[in-house]
Amino acid sequence: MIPSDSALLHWYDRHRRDLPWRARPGRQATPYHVWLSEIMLQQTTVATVKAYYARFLEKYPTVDALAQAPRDDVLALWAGLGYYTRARNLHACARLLADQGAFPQTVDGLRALPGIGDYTARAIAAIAFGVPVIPVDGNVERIASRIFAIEEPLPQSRRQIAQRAATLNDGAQARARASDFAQALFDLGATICTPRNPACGLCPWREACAAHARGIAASLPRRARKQPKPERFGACFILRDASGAVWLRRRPETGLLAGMAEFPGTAWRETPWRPADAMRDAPMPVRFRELGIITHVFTHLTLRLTVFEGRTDRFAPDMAGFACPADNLAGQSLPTVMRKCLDLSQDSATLLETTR
DNA sequence: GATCCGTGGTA
DNA sequence: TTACCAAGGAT
Repeated sequence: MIPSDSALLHWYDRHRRDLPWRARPGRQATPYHVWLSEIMLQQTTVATVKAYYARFLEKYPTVDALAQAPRDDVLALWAGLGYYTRARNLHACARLLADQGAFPQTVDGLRALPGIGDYTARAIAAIAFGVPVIPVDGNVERIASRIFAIEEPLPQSRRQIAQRAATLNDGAQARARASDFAQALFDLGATICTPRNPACGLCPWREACAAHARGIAASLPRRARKQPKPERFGACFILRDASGAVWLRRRPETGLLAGMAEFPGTAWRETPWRPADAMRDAPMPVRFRELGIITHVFTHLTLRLTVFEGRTDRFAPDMAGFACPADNLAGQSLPTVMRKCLDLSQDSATLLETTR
């Protein structure tokens, strides 16, 4: 049995999620809203994105407003959301779009823009412009792997899944309502065809689902075993002057946490640091107090940072980095791992809560 | 194709 | 607690 496009659309008309970046039923979404939300939603949950989306839209209501903003302001507003290359590409893309005057309306045109890959190009084309394509994200991969009972594990099965998924919108209804159809797939994946405990009893495609027929829906898609994350150790120093200002430095423009702010500290290595050794990398030779150890899990490594705190009357003139006034920490592009360090220091934690 | 790139929620 | 995973992209 072939999954019915009209059955899915009928379900969508009754159960669609109301999301800030979506148009009202029957209306066309604003391309800027679609683009901004799609970039934020890359590997990021709807619940997390909502607050950031609202802040961005308030500060940058249009593509032009975003294009004219300083890059560091955009990075600071993005801080905490992760995958910071997205913010840099978002800004670069806004400047291109401001020059071009409008969004490309084809998959290929969108695909050529920074930060927009195969998935996002299709998502914007379908949602904002009604192009009859299927954006294949994690939801669609899951749905397709179940509908067609594809048992080969990801990521090897990715190509096969994409090919089968592309047949889902063969119907006339799906092509006429390409925007709704794409979002219907997202909503189906988010609320019915979920990774764990799928609600097959409520699914509009239940009768067409090969995995459900075999009783293996919940076990799909299968995934190859993941490698264990390596562990890294480091130390960092929260140094304040008499005014309460904190010393920060900028990370390199490439690699992990590219271009973000951080507390000065040691390199991250495979073995723990003895405090006496770590202290040689302190920004100034003042007395530091150990606050504790924070653990932060990145995509591909687990980092354990020993956090030290110290005071000085005034910062030395030859230190690399910059002083951040005590009341401006929230305005910095501090990634979450550094905010965790800050949270060990009571004064700063209170300060952050009032501004963020 | 494999690896690198964040973070928060959940079972 | 560990492990998974969420509207992926760039190299």
